[in-house]
Amino acid sequence: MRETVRAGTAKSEQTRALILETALGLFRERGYDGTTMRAIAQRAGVSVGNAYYYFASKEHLVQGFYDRMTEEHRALAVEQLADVADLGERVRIVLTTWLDIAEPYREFAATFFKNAADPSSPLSPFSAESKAARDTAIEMHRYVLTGSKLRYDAEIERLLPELLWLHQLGIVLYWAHDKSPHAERSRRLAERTAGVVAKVARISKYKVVRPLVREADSLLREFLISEPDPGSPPPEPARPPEPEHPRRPVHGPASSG
Amino acid sequence: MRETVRAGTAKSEQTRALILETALGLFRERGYDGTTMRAIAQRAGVSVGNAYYYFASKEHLVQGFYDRMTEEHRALAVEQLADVADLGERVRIVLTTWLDIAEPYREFAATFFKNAADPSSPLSPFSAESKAARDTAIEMHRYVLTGSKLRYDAEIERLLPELLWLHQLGIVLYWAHDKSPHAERSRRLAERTAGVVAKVARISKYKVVRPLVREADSLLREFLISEPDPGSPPPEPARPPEPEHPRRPVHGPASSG
DNA sequence: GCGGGTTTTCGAACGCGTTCAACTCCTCCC
DNA sequence: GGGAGGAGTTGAACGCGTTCGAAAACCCGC
Repeated sequence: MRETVRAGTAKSEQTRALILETALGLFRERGYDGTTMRAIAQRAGVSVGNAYYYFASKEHLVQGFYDRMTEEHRALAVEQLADVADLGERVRIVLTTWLDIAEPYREFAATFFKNAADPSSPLSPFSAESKAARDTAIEMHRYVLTGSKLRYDAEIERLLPELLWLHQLGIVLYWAHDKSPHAERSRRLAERTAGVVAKVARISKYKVVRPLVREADSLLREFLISEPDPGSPPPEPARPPEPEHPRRPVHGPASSG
Repeated sequence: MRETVRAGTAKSEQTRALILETALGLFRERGYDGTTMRAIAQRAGVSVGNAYYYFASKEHLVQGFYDRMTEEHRALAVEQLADVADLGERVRIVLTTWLDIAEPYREFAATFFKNAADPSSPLSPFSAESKAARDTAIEMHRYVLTGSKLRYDAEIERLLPELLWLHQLGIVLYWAHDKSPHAERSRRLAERTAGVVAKVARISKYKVVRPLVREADSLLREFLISEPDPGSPPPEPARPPEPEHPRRPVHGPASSG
């Protein structure tokens, strides 16, 4: 049996990577719907069945794309965030770099985010499978905040990363619907809402707003993070664990991360 | 040629209705994915081709469901809103009545909202095709506001209906992902956020929050309403017009409205 | 009734994502 | 080196949404 889980056998990992690369290439060339599993298999020189041995569905192939894009975005954003202290500006940078990275995949990504909106899809940003990617994204927003010169108290600081992440989701959603050239409208939306975010953070310390902040924090804890704090036990612990790959296991580990 | 568009011929309209009713019944029984076009056609006693003569796709059949649900919701909400003056309570009622109405269609509706999230889908809440439904929903939220005893100034009053509508979209999105029994979590979320909405409306008149309200209003005008003001013409007029029903026209009008 | 055009209906066929039983290949122990 | 058993691979087959050419039904002026 051995602990071959680490990187799979060399052969296995190679085939898996080959299929993924081929798929991403075709996605770029022909879009998501324009790319058939048969075409992927043919260009990769394998059988369709083999593709399904490594990827449970066509959607799962797309996870590879998503991971890659996320990593590219992180790198570019971190680079541009250096020496920028203003919170609004930092938020703006995170959002616009994302739009830059995503631009070449515009049409494809739109289809992708459609599928991601399916609650039952593993690509959904709220799904268990996406937890790693989600945490990464939230962590990134935490980084945006800690690098800012703006001071705010612990309460809102705890709240903001998740809030910023939700904000980004909103922008992405808008972008997916945006048909303006170069996604100008989305860019403008990102820039303006980035300013609003900073304004909200600034205002949040005023007394009239305080209860609202506390309430928002509590809401996010309960409904977004949903690791219930010890004391309010989860009402339904016995949920079946969503077999991701029902028939046979995928042997190689995730391609990224 | 004649102006038969009004209600189609009696026969035609009858067939269309038959197919739609059959489809909705099957959707309820077996869910969206569990219902095949062949099954719909068979139970309705027509051919698959005939179903496609009246409905351009399986998705289009679902529009009928959506219209009906919206109308049911409106009726129930208006009924329960009578004699309720508190804004938070009124918002809560609108949201929970929606959850009540949607409950029987839980599994089906989730798949439905997946498709609705597709930017290119006519079911998208932001699409041109959905404008009527969208306006109706926003109008309903305006009604929620005017019936409330809470006083707020013109600025926020103009803003709130759209904001409430977005709020509802958020709840629906959460609900689509919610797997808790009877959608309890969504219910709780609706109840709590309803309170937050009222709180926000109450706070909005304070001086520190004022600029934020103005900014939010401006944002909604620009990015949500999005009738581009004359002067900035649509930059890419030559996009192929997305033939909704490429082969032949649908003769009957929409089933509702 | 009759001929024409239009509207409505049909069902075989297409291409798709996905599944499955069968096969080959590899590895490792005796 | 033999063979047992898992890992890797195959391609035909399934059921689906959708399309299409053609036929039937209908309508209406003659």
